[in-house]
Amino acid sequence: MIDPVLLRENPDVVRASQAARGESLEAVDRAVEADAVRRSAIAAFEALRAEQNAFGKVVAATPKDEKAALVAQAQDLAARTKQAQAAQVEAEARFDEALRSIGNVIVDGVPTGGEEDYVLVKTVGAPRVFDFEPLDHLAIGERLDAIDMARGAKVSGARFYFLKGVGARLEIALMSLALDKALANGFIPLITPTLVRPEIMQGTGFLGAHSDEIYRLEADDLYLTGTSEVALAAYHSDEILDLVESGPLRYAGWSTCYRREAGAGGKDSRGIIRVHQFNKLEMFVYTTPDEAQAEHERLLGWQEEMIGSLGLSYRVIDTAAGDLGSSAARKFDVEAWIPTQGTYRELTSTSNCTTFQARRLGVRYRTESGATSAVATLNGTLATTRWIAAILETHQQADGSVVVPGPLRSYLGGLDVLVPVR
RNA sequence: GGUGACGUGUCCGAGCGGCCGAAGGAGCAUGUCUCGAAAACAUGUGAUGGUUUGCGCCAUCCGUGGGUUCAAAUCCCACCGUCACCGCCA
Repeated sequence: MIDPVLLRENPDVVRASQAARGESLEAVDRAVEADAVRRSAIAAFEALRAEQNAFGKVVAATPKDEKAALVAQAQDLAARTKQAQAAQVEAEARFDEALRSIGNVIVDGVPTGGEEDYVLVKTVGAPRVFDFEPLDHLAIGERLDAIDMARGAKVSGARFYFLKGVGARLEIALMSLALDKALANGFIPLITPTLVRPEIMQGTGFLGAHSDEIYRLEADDLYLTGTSEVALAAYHSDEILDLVESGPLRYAGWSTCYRREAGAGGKDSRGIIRVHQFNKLEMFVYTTPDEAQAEHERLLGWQEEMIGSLGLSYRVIDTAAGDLGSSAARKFDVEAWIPTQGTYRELTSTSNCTTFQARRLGVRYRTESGATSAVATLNGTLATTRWIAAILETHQQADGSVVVPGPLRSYLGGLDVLVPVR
């Protein structure tokens, strides 16, 4: 939810943001107007209510035998007040709806346009050149007896899989490496619920454009989360945080993630690139709005360090406004080179949601002057199951073995090469 | 799944349908005292929205949402949650 004060005082800033996203400018005008209607409705109701309150005191002070006449008068006033209140509730609802239809105001510098209009921030490391025909990650994984898609399909259907042996160990190693990285940077580990109530899903903004991506448990009216961001964002909902004295709150969420991949059709049907269930270590930060941009750079930095340390070549892109989720004001993706696809694929994503998400969830902090104000929230991936694909493909050898990147070895009991079993 | 008890401010904890944003404690802040601290004493100490140049004023909020009433923290209903016991259980 955008800041209503910004909308009222600087609607042009909001219009410019909507334009960059390729979204409705008319929504801004509607919201501005709804705000005016809302405020006059509030004033009208409150005037009546004040009158009613004052009258109530008179009634209370009147001797019992004289009350009847006054009560008759009060009934009329009560009816009018009730009507004005209904009008106010209606006006609030309209304004709220209009406000929610507007996406977060983008950060200055975010490229205008859609999915294709990203800006390449940098490219790090050259794609590996092979002197043999590289196998794709699933072929490698099968020879290592590390990935079993067939049995995944037998048990659960398409896009499900078993990670087995070194495959299972590799994922745990990756997650543990990421957790240690997070710990070293002051993050608090949090293993989150993966089933959440509807209002939490709504509040975190995931029931909007992506609602058909989400699994829902009808019998219990709960949703399976596609990322621990949902639980992490809602963790401090309706709380007032101390960020000024204690600094930013950084959480490292460890969870399994579930996605329906409804619109994916036949895309990435092979292997573990796009699956219904995977694990992820997610960074999530609550900080002050003026620190948000610097924190965003830090999150990106930690992601790059992780990917770089695993010997992957990658590039960083600054996502265009039209390709941002409604909550994000800016988003950077780090994409790693996938040799058999001849392209870069997203391994991490980090979003600066400024105060948008926090405003909807009621997460505030105490400013130096003692007032309360919406916090800024940021999130970013630090490891996911998908990384295994990039690692296997990048570090494969002609004989089908895979060299384990240095940082992962201690998490694999010193294992430095994964050897094929067939 | 069943039965029972309960949900009030940062915390504990009172609260007759009207004078209750809410007693009393604790905590916290400031001041007096002190060389300094502790103690003691005094004062202050919620959020949201509207309005105002400003001081301020007004409205709303006692788990959530409805209802009854001129008037609800207080009465009624539903839901959510917590605790206890019983049952069941990977």
